[in-house]
Amino acid sequence: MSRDVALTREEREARARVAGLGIDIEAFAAVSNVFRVANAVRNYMERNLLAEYRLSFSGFTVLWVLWVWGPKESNVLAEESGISKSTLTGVVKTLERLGFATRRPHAADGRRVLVQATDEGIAAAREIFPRFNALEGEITRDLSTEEKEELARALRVMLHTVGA
Amino acid sequence: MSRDVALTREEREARARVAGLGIDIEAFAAVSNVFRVANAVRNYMERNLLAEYRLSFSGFTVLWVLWVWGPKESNVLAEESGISKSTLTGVVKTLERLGFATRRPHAADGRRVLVQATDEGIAAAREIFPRFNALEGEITRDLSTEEKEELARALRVMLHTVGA
DNA sequence: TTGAAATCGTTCGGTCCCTGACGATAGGAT
DNA sequence: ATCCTATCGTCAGGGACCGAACGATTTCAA
Repeated sequence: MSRDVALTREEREARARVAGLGIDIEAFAAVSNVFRVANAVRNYMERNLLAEYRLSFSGFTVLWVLWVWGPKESNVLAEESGISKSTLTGVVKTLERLGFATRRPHAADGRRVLVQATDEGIAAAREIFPRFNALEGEITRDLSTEEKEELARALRVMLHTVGA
Repeated sequence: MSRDVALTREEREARARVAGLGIDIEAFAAVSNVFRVANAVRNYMERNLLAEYRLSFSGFTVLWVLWVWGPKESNVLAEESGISKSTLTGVVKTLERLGFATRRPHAADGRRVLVQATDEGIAAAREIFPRFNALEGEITRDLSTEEKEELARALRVMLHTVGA
């Protein structure tokens, strides 16, 4: 079942160096490749799609959350976007500058702020997301449907283990 | 074979919202989970291990490269570490401040700089890496050896496709 | 009712990270 | 010998990113 895919040069060399140190090679390979792919794909998306809209990866993530779930308290928005509250403050500022989002005080609770996508923000998200997904398709084109599902499933297991 | 792992709440809700938009769900699930895991694990490592040495994730990556491959030109070091040349300048500065690395002019070429781990840097790397690997093992403990290999293989295929 | 504790979003200080521009050095061509 | 071009590492500028500290507001208990 397992098709033959060569280790990357980095992997081959790294393995040679840590041989005999009692290292868990399978865990090492799995985790380090997650980082490699995340990095590569993030850069790929920013360069080939997001730059066109002057959006960072995080900016797009936040906009996507806003589009899909509607207005959100900063609190929750940060959590859903996988960044800290303080980072979100900056990202939302950028989104405001781009005209993609606005801030609105909470009606009942003076401490809270509701962040909301503008019409332009919605339009941008609606335009970007299918293109983003098309690139996701390209990036995974050499994996079968079943392999993609297995990949997602394995990652979900790790997510569960690490408690995220 | 495929054990039952529930979709995350985010995944369930997101799918509901994009249903009927002609979205490639498998590619979406695979790629977005790569980001989720990378983020979660990065934070996990920084908090539970790297902070103890005042190292960022990138700082550790660079130190690891230096440990495994020996002195490197900035050029190559940046490439191997997955960051840009200019970012490397900053990271190496931090490493120098921590006493983990030094800069040395190239004997023959006045433009080049050789970056090298100090003895303390080597000692730190030697101490950190097995602990790092142990955490990698914990994070993937609910995956069988075969599943870890399949995961790494699928990621390698993506890496190849995206040309990294 | 009023004071203490919890919670909210922001700010601050520091690092990371990128692109683009730069000065310095190297190497090839005439 | 001297340009022209390529390549090197660094800096500047701007955004992303975090934890900690902060003021404002709310909530709860006495």
